[in-house]
Amino acid sequence: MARPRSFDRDHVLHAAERQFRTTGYNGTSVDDISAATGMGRGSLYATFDGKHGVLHQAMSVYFTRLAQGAPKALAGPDESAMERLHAYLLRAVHGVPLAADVPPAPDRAAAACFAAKMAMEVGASDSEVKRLANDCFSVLMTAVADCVRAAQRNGDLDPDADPDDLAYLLLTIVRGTDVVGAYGHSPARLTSIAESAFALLPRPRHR
Amino acid sequence: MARPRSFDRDHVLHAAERQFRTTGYNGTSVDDISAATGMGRGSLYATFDGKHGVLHQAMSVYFTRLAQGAPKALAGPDESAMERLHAYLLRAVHGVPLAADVPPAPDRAAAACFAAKMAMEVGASDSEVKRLANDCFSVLMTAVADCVRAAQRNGDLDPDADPDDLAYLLLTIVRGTDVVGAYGHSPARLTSIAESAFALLPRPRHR
DNA sequence: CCAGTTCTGTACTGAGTTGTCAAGAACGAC
DNA sequence: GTCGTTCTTGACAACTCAGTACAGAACTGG
Repeated sequence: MARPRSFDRDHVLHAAERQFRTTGYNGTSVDDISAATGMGRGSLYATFDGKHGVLHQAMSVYFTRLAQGAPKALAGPDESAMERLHAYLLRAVHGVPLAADVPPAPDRAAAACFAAKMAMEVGASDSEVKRLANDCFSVLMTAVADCVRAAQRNGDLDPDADPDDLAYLLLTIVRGTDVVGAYGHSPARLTSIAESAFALLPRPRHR
Repeated sequence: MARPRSFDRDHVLHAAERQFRTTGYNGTSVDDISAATGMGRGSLYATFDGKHGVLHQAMSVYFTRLAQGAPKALAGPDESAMERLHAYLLRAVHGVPLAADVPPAPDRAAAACFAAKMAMEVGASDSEVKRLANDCFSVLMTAVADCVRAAQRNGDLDPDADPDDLAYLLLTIVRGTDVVGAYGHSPARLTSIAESAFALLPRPRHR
């Protein structure tokens, strides 16, 4: 018995994420968010409690998307675990996160992991951002480590290697790819890096 | 026959760099820079042409420092090339750049490569920043690749591996370490990542 | 059709920011 | 000591921004 919302929450937060990605947190004003989302200032404040709130909630839905997409993309039969790891590394080149419904980024600089980018910019002064970014990292960690274990079970990776250590390293490489991509290096170069990383994964000792 | 400057240019730019590191480019006002450097607004504008100029010139001296320090830290006899690569990876954990006179960062978030951090934040909209960051990357690339070649000559690394590819990968890992560090992970964890990376470097085929 | 409730749009305020300007300070030449 | 040049300081005007307040719109139950 009241006026209904005229916007879709997730849609708005997604548009805000795009804006934050391209211009950074401190580089976007509330008016920018307003323009990007089509929401008026008043509604923004009433619904999300200002810039802080928009960022936190945008990161929260980003996390949810990751939490759904990452396991789906990296889980599967042991036989194809290596292929999935390979695909994950290559996908990082174009900055496409693991979630399916994320549109390709307009330019490479905005392609980096949203959580990582925000953590780099304001994580030091906003502990909530740091926490949310860490949650994103954890979700990916678990999915990648599980995939590594699957590859080990299938005899594609050295069973003596610590799967968690390997997963950490792989994620570090993926995050590093974001940075190198921000320098403006070509996708071909980034692909080459990803392939090198994949090639160096420890294979089982020659029987 | 005129009033002499009362400040040291490099000293000022170094203080500005520290400020940009901790609060980001868009997160620091000209007054912040003024307070951090001890220079008045007027002098800042007259000398550096505002925030843009301060950032560009601060990055420029950062580049100079890197261009001097990186070859020094990574060059040397072939016999100890592997040790130097190892040390380089471990040093990345604490975010200490290759230059000697850079003080240890106050917190890990500010420890990341200055050039990389600025490129991530404003590289998309400021091509000069992108260019300067790329120069920094190139200098490191050359130094690391040379060190890889030295290790190959000494028989510590697989001579069939492409030294440039390997150097790109190593730098990607170092940059990724910066990001993972920004999440708040412990130095122990970062050290573990660096050690894993070092352990995976391709050794020569068993003779 | 009306009343009640919730949402939306806009105008406003106070704080913070940028870039400029003019007056004064420090020095060397003469 | 005086003058000209260059640097420094502090103040100032224009602007932007975050956050708030209020009036009106949209909708539903009765």
